[in-house]
Amino acid sequence: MKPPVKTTIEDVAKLAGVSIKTVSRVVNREPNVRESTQEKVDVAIKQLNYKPNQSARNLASHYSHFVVLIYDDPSIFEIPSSGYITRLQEGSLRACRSAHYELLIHPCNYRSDDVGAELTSLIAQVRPAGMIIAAPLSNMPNIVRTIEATGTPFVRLSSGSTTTKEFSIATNDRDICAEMTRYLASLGHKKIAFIKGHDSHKAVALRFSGYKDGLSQSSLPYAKHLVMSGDNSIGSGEECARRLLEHPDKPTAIFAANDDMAAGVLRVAMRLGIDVPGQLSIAGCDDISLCQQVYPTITTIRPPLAAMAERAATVLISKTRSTELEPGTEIIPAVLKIRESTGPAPE
Amino acid sequence: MKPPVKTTIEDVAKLAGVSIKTVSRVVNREPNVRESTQEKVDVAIKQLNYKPNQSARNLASHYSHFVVLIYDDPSIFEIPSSGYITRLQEGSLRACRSAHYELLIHPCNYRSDDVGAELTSLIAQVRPAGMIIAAPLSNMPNIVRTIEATGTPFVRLSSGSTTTKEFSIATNDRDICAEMTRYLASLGHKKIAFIKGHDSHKAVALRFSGYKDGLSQSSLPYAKHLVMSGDNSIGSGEECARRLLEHPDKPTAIFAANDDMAAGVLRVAMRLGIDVPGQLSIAGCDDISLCQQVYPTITTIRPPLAAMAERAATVLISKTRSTELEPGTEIIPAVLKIRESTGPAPE
DNA sequence: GTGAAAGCGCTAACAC
DNA sequence: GTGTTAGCGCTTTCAC
Repeated sequence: MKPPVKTTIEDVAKLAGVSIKTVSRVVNREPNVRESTQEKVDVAIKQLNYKPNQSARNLASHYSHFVVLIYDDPSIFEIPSSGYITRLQEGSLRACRSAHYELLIHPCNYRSDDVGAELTSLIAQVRPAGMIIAAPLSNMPNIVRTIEATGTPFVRLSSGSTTTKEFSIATNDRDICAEMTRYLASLGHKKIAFIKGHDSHKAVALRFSGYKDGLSQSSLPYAKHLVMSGDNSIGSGEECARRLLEHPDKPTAIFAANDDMAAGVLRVAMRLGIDVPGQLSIAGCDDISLCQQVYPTITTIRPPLAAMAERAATVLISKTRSTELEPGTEIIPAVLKIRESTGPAPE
Repeated sequence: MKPPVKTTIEDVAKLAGVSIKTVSRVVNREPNVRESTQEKVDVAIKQLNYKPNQSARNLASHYSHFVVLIYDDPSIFEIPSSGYITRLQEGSLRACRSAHYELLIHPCNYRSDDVGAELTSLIAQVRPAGMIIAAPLSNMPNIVRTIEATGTPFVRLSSGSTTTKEFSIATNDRDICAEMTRYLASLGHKKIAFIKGHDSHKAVALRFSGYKDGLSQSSLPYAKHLVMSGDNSIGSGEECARRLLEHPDKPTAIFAANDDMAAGVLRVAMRLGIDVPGQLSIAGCDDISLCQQVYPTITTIRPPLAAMAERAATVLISKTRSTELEPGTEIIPAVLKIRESTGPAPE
């Protein structure tokens, strides 16, 4: 591959009749450039269609215009339906685009022994301006520490609020689940069941807490037989639903810790000929695309994934070269998506 | 951001007692290095945990270790359900990972005036080792020409086979649709309807041709009243299904040009109380995740998106620095996914 | 405000 | 086989 003929900073300097350093100043919007000089240079840049070579820039400045988004690898294959990754990318890309940064995606398998080596290597080679760490990676100390040790600015994206020394962005998992529960209660439901998810994900515990918060805020008793444990899959949602609906004191509403399980509940209801939401209300969490594709459409909680990622990228980009990120957690609230699967409790 | 202390090629050279050029040779697996020297260097590299700085490498060699995947921007937002992008990324990442390349994703809006400028700028700044152009961008001459003009190696991914001067990877859209039609015919269906999609996508025409091929290969007549035109949406699928099923000579099988429309058909069938597949068989195309999430699961055609992208990335990576890509189209066949929505024709 | 010189860490071209 | 010497195109430092 031959090096395509490219215009360099020198060409611009020559045309504008200034030194390359001045061009560099203009390109980087540094202070101390007379306005008239600035204009001359800008004209030359436009005329030659000059684009600074990133590699040269990185090499000289020890800092690149790349933001890296890392996330758990298998998720992309196992639950392509969820759109989780897609939404994170959407937000990251939005921020990158407007700041003329590029996004590099790097799924990694945290179960593998050498994630650490892989990440250090990535960082050494690319020298990203910053890294966005998506959940569940963001909750793994070894991963976070590894990145921290390289000195690369990073932002953790996590579903629950977490108290740490780093800057992170979270959503109000617990509160919004309480809100969903209160919403169901407000529809007249007295027996609201909850299907817990797999313990591995931190959000799960928070969601269950939110459910309990919501019950007590609605002055509803917590009943053990109305709580089941699934494993986040549709199948487990079906299983739990079947057991809940067989119980003599069966619920009039089922709130599942994720949408896949909610979809499982819906499937069982359909098969048993139970009218949704007439006889049974169903709510989920995550707002996967399926929610809008099934009939009835599923009421759920939409986490602000794109917004979180966008904010993360924006922060990283703006903080580059300047001060460190202040510790703390920024919360971006999730929203209830009321759809067809929830309605007034049956008489 | 301070430059983290990094080990450079010089450190390695010093430790191994050789010149930096020799280290460079070892790192790049160039020939003409004595095995003993090689080992010495490898040991030093390992010991110092040396990682070559990509920026320096790029700058000196005019070529980077980045592969760029470009695709139509809105697709990521409008149809997150399809998993189209996700699958392309999955394949690209697989190839990149094994070759120690990184993947940069760059959705672009082809409707905007300055896609061209955007792409040239991207290329000038990043100097990708290669670019993978996903459909529908891959079918837009202005985009392809722009990239070609920069001299960047690229591979077009397209759904239909296309005769062009460049190297591209396609799938057998037409043939596989014929196969699906023959499959339906083999189940005893005599009246197989087809719902066409939106004309904008090239694949659409090919799929319709495949349907007609399949009919004639099965010695079935082509009937105009069994063909409807949708716009790729669920809604249009419902609309078309309703009209098809109201017709006095209604079909016993409906084959839709994409899964969204097939899902629409399924919805109408459910509402009308038509048993699927007992009274009506339904088939789609694309294998979006919804196909496995609805009941009954939908028979469809799965395009080998990940495989196509993986192959594209592999080709780009291997061809870097060497010969040009030979013109031609490589076909990776799609596969029929027979699921629950298709069955023997009713008596 | 502006410029000259010295690298950033690597590879290319050529010597030996 | 191996080393030497120039750069790649930019930023940094410091002088003016």
